[in-house]
Amino acid sequence: MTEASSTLTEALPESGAKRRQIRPKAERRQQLIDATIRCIAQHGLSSVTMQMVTREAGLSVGIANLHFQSKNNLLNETLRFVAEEYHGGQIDIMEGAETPDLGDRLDALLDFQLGRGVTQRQKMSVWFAYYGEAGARPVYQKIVATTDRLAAQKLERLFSDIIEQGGYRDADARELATGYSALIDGLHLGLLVTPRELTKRRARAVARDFLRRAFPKHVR
Amino acid sequence: MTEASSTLTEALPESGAKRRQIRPKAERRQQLIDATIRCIAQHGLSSVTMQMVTREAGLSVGIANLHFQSKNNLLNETLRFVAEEYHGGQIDIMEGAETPDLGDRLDALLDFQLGRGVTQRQKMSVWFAYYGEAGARPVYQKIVATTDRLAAQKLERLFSDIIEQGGYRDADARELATGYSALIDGLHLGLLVTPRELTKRRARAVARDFLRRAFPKHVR
DNA sequence: ACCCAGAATGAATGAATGTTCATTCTTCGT
DNA sequence: ACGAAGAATGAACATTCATTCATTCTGGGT
Repeated sequence: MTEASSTLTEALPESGAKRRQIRPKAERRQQLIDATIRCIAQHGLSSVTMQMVTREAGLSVGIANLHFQSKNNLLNETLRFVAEEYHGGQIDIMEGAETPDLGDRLDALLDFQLGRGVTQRQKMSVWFAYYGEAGARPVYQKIVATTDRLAAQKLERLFSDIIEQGGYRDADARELATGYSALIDGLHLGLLVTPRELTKRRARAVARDFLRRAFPKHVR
Repeated sequence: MTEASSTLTEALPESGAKRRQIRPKAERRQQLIDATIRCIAQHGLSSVTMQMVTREAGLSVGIANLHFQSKNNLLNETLRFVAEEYHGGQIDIMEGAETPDLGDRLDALLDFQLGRGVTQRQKMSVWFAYYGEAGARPVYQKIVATTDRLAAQKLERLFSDIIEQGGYRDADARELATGYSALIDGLHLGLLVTPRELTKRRARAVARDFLRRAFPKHVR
């Protein structure tokens, strides 16, 4: 409970106790970002208010402006956190020193992208909430673009290695990487908007099918 | 200029003239929906205000509430319009009585989904603006789900016909349809958020590549 | 030519929200 | 034990926005 990492499950009623606590800046920042993620997932980006976020975090409104200066800044930092977490996770897997077999690495990547539990759904909500506004807000585009480009390069490199290893004909790494990324994004969207139609299980199968058609020797 | 269909390019300064005009209800509604689309594309869903929309439409604020009762309702109807236009267009092509060759029909579908000019970009913005909020607003899910399901069925049917005609092995129409839809959504997202990285040309190539791998005899 | 149903207007209203800051409280070094 | 640095609080303020409605205006029917 004292760790600074994101738990996304707190906001307990604090059992009546209201004793004011002083904590380091980094911890409060993370606490507020986590609360923001929960609020966006539950109420939608456009409905999020500072009162809502700080109540969710179990803190006062003043503290948010103390650590983030403004609501806009808090939202920007929240997006940055989610983007880095998601892309960072992918990159770790793709570099994957601990997984020498390239097929296994694809599996691990797919697991990361379409696996996980409820938490993942919250992150997805945040992801697309910002995407929805990105067309009108260059700031968001910039925040995502940085990490996004790096992840895209790593994926292209992984595909490139696989193509070479498998001796696949008619396979362009760049094109396939773009397609696979888009497919994953689209599946996330489906899981979010029409969870009834698209189960996580089926989303996995679809993504795996894409990989199987491209790299039949590596994906079963 | 008198047609009721969406132009999305009006909002002229009206050349100084401010004469009040009385027009039928349906026309005003469309005028306001078009203005809403432009506003969402330019400023983002969360920044749209009634003043903004009505100014863009060259009308007064009262008129919006007269025809739509509330801002929420206006936003709902705008989503419904965009959803029906997009899905309707797809469905028309897929039923495609005037295009007997199934390969050509695939081409036409792809052209519709990734073609068009600036207008299309505005629609995309709107599309994802709502998707971003859909996780928190069942209303949006419901509006989209209706037309979405129908389009999905038609696509599955088209793929099914193609599979039969081509005698493709290891091809599941349902799975491929889900994958193709997700891919297109993901490409739209890429075009919207990182237009620098993903050109429309490349998006087309990626989508075509997907179809070519699935239906090599039909797509060149 | 005239009238009136109802379309259109926009100033006024009240509710909601981001931000500020005077004040209170906690902790840590001495 | 004590005091100061600064973390935390939340009532107050200013602004923005959706909604209302008294009033004005338009155009078709008689």
